[in-house]
Amino acid sequence: MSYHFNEIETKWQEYWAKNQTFKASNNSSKEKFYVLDMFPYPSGAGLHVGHPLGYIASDIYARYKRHQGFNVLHPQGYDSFGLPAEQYAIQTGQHPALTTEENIKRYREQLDQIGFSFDWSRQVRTSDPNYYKWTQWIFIELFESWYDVKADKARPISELIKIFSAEGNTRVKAACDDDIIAFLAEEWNFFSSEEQQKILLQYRLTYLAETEVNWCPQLGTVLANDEIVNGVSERGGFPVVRKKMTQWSMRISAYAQRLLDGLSSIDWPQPLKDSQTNWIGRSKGALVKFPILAFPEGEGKQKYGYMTGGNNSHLLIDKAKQMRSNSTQAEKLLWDCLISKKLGYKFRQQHLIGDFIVDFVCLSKKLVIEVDGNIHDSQQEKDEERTKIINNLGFRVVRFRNEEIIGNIDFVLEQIKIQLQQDVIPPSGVRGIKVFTTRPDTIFGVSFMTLAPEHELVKEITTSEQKEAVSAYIEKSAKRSERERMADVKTISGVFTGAYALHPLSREKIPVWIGDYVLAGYGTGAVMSVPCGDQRDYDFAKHFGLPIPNIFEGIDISEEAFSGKEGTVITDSNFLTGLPYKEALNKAIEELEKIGLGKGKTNYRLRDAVFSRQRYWGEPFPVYYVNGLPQMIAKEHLPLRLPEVEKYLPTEEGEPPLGRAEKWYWDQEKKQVVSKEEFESSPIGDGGGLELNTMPGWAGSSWYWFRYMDAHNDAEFVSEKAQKYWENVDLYIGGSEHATGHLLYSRFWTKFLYDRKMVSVEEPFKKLINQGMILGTSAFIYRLRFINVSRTLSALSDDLHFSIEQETKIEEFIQKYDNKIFVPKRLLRNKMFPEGDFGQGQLSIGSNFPEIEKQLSKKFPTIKYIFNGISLEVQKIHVNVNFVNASDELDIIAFKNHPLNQEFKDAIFFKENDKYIVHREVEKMSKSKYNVVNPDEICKQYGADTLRMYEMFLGPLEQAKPWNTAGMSGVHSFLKKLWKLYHSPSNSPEGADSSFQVSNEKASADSQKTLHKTIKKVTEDIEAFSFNTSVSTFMICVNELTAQKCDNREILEPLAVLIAPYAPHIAEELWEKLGYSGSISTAAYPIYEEKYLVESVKLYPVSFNGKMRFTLELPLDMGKEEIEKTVMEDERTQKQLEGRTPKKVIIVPGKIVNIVG
RNA sequence: GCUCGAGUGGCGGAAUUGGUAGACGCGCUGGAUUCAAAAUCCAGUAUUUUCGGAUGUGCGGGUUCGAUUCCCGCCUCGAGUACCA
Repeated sequence: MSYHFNEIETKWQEYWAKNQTFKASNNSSKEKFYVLDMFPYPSGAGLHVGHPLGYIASDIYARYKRHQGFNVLHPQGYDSFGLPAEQYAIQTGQHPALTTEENIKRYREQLDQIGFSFDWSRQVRTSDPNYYKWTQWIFIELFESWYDVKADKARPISELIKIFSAEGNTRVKAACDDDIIAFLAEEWNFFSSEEQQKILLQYRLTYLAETEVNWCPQLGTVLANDEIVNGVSERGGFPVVRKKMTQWSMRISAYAQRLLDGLSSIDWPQPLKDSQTNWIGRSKGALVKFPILAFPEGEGKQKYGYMTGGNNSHLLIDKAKQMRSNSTQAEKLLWDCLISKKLGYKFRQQHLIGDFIVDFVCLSKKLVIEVDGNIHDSQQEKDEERTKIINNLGFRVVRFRNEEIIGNIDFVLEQIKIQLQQDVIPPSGVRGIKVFTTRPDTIFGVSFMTLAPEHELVKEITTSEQKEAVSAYIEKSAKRSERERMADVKTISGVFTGAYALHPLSREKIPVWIGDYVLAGYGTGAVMSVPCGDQRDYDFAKHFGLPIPNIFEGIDISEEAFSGKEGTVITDSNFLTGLPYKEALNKAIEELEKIGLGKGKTNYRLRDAVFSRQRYWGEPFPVYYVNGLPQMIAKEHLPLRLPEVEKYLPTEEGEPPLGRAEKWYWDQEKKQVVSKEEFESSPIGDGGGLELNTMPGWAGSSWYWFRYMDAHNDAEFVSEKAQKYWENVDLYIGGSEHATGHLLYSRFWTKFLYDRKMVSVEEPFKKLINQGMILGTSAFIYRLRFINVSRTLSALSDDLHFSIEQETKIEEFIQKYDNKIFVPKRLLRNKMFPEGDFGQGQLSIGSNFPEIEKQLSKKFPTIKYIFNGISLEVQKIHVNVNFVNASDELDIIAFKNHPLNQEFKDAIFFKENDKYIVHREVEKMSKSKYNVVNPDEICKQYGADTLRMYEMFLGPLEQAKPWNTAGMSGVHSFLKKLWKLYHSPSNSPEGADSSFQVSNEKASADSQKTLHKTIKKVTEDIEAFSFNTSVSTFMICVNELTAQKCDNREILEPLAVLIAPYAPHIAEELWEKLGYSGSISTAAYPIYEEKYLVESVKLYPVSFNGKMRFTLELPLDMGKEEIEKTVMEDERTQKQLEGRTPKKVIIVPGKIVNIVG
C-alpha cells in the first residue's frame, strides 16, 4: 500500500481538531512548558514558505516536550491591529475589521494544513474588544504609576501624592521630566487641582507631553524610532520629518538600566542582546557646567562665578552691604552656623541673585535660603513670584521663619543639609551650558564649545554682531531634513555665537559655536569640544582654524584626533597631568563635584517611546479631556470601543480619523460615550471629548503571552493562579527584526507589571531563538524601452530628411514595440558588463551593445533608425517566479495570458534554442519582488510532513537561506521509505491495509544499534535546536533499517514516536496501524540505552604527521603498547616510513594513532 | 565608521571537548528494471595524478604529535547601527 499523504493528513488534522488534542490544561500535576511563536500580523498576502519556518521549529519542540511528559502550552493568535489593514481600508473603503477577518481566515487555513499542534481554544486577537479592554487597563495602570529611583521600581501615583503633601518634591527621586519645578509640601497643598495634575503628568509612566516626533505625512501618523529605517518609514518607505506634537509617551527611559541588567538573566542570541544594548546606549561620564561669560570680550568686564547679579547690580550692591550689617537675630544665628562650614559648603550673605538680594546662598549648590520675618505673611504672592524668578535663574529656594530658626536651629540645619544633597546642576538654563561627556579626563583639551542649532540658549547668548550669521545658520539647518543631515556627514558647518564660556577648571575663556554635528536630542544638546580627542571636534577645529591643544602624552595629533583610552597618559592638564586615563577621569569628576560645576553621570541613548498614532485601526485610549487635561475612564467601564467612522482619513481640520466619529465624548454622569450635542446639552457637563489618537501596533503585543495563560478571564487580564503556574514563556521563536521594538517594549511592560505585583516574573521570554529569513529566488527579464522619443524623433527627421511615410513607420514601430520587447541577459554582454549584469535598475544602451543591435536589426529593419538616434534603455524587471520552471525557462504563454499581464499580451521575446532563460537573484521574499512561494502548493503536491521536514532540512534554523525546492524530492522519498518499513513488499496483495506488516520477533543487534544511535542523536539535536541534522539522522536510520530488512515492532514503534514531532501525520497513521487507539502525541518518548551501542572493536585511523593514511581495526580493550606493536608491524606502516624510525608514536586509545617521523 | 555574524565540493549543508574533512540530501554520470516513461533500486561523484601518491575547509602566520575547530594579522560577504559627545 502506498503512502497517501493527502488522505492521511486531512484525516489527522480533523481528528486533532475534533478531539482538541492539544488543548492545554491550567490544572495539571505535570511540569509546565510554554512554547510561543512571535505574534503574527495577518497580512493580506497570506503565509509564504518563510513564515512557517519558526512555527515548525517551535511545533517540533512543543510536540517533543509533550512526549517527554510536560504539560505544554502552545497557543496562537493574531496581532490584528495595524497599518497595512488601514492603508487598504483607505484605498478600498472597506472596514479594516472585515479585511482583517478575511486575512485571519486565510491564515488559519494555511496554518491548519501544516499540522501545527496549537491550542486554538486560547486564541487571542489584539483588535478584539475583549482583548483590548485589558490593553487599555494596563495603560491606565501605567498612568497611575511613577518610577521611584531610590526603590528602583514603579509605585502607585497615590503614594507620590502622599509624599508631595508631606514633604514636597525636593527629596523624592523619581524618573520624571527635566523641567520640574521644586516645591514644598505647603506649596503642593496650595496648588489647584489642575496645577497638581500638570505636575503629576511629569511623573507618570505614561504621560502627555509636547515632543519632537517623527511625522510621516504620507501615512498621516507619527512613527517610533524603530519604525523608521534609513530615514524613511519601515512600512511603505515614505519620508519622515521632525515635528512638534502633543503625544502620549511611555517613560521607558526609567527602565533603561534594568532593561540592560536583565539581559544577563535571559537566554537570548548574543546579536539580539547586543542590539538591545546598543539601542539603550548607556554611556558613563560626567555632566559638566560651563558658566557663560555674558558678553564677549571688549563689551563688558569679565564676570566671575560669584557675580550672579543682574544688570542692576551696581544699584543694589550697596543696599546688600547695608543689609549685611543690619541682620536680624535669626539671620545672625543662621549665618554663624553656615559660616562655620559645619555643612561643608560655602555660603554668602545678602547676595545678589539677578535683581534680588537674597538672605543666604550657597553658590556651588545653587541653593538660596530665605529667612522670612512676619511682614512676609502679607506678601506671600510676591514671594512666590520672587521664588519663581530665582528658580529660573537656576537656584532652588528654601524658606524658614524667624521662629523656626530660633526655636529649632538643628531642624533647620538638617533641612538645609538635605537640600544640599540635591542635584548640583540646575535645570538647563541661564548662565551655564551643560554638557555631557564620556571623557572628563580630557577636559583641559577643550578649546571651544559647540551647541546644537536648536539649543535653547543660542538665542540668549548670541552677540549682536553674530546675530545675523547665527539666525541664518539656524534657518538653514532647520530646513535640512533629517535625512539630508544623515546623508551629508562630510560637510562641516557651523557659526560662532560671539559668546564665551568659562572653563570650569582652567578658568579660561572658551568660544561658543553652534554646529549641526551636535544633535539636539542627545545628552544636553551641547558638547565640550576636545579636538585632540574627538574626530568630529578635530575636523570642526581644522575647518574653522580653532586651536587644537594636545593633552595626550607622546601622541601625534597632527593628522587626526586620538580616541584611544587605555594606556593613555594625560599631559598639559594642570592637576591631571601625568595621570593615566582612568585615574584622570575620576579625578576630574571629583574636582568638578567639589566646585559644584559637574558630577558623574550615566547617560542613556534610549528615548521615551511615543505611544500615540494618528490612525484609526488601533486601540482607543481610555482617556477624555477636561480643560485640556487627560482623565482616565474608570476601569469598570472598559472596554472603550473603537467607534465607527465614515472614512479612515484625517478630518479637514487635520485631526486623526477618530475626529470623524459621531459619538466620541465621554459623559461622566451617564458613564457612556455620547455625541458632542448630547454632551453639550447635558445639564451637568461632567466629562469631555475623548482622545482622538489610538495606540501604536506594539501596545497589544507587549503583554499578549500573559493573556494566553488565561484567555477567557473576564475579571482580570490573567489570574494570579494561571500566571504563577505558567510563569513566562520558556521558548520564544521569531525573527530578529523585532530586536528593538516588540522585544524591548515587552520586557519594559513585564518589568512594570512585576513592579506593581501584577505578575510574578520580571522577564517575558526565558529562551529566545531567531529563525533565519527564508529568501526568495527572484527571476528577472530584460525589457527594452525607447526614451525621449518625441524630442529625438523630430531632430532625427530633420537630420536625415525622413519622408512622411518613413516617419510614420518609425512612429508606428515605437508605438507598437515600446516596452514590449524582451531580450535575454546574454545579449547584454559587452566590454563594460562582460557578464551582462548591470545590477538593479536600468541601463542606457546604444551602439556599444553590438549583440542587441545585430539581433534586433535582423528582426526589425526599421530599428536601425532608432539605433541612429533614439535612446534605447534596457530595464531589468521582476517576473513572477510561478512562470519559471526549475531550469530557469520562462513559460511565455502563461506569462502573456495572465490577467495581470494585459500589457504584455503581444510582447516579443528573443528566444535562444526556443527558450527564454530568466536571470536569477536571491532577494528577500516579498510580494513586490514576485518571488513569493506559498506553502499551499507544496502541501498539495508533497504533503505537510514533507514540507515540515524539508524546511528543517534546509539548514540551521538561525541562518538565512534561499528557498529552493530542489531538495524536496529527497525528503519526500525519505518519508516514502519510512512508510515502506512498516509495510510488506509490493508483491503482497493490493488493497486497503492488507500490506501493513510488522513482526513481533526480537530485533537484530544491528537494528537495535541503529535505533538507539538515532534516539541519542535526535534527542541531542532537538535540545540543541539543530533540526537540520536530526532530519539527516532520520534518513540514515531509515536507510540502515531498510538495508537490514528490519520489520520488528520493538524498533518501529519507538521510531514512530521519535519522528512524530517532525512528521506528525504519518506518525499518527502508523501508530494507529500499530494498534493504538489514541493520538501518538502523548506517547512516551523512547529511552536511549547505551548498551546497544557498546562496541568491542574500533576502526583506528592511522596518521603519519597528522595525515590519515589508512585504517586498522583493533579491539577496543587493547592497550597502548600492544596497539603500537600491531601498528608498527603493519606493512602499510613500513611502506609509509620507508625505512625511517618514527620519532614519536601518539596513541589515544579508542580514538587515533599518529606516527611522527 | 562602529558592533555582531559568516566564509568548507556544482548546490543546501555535516564534522559534539582539537583526533578519519565533505555525513545526509539535491544535482550530475553510468547501470538495472520497463515496449517506453514515471517510480524504484545499484554503483560512482573535492581537486590533481606518472595511479605510488600529492594537495585541499577565504588568505598569511603561530601554538600542537595533530587545527574546519585555538591564537595573531588581513581579505571578502551578510546583518544591525550610525554625527551618541
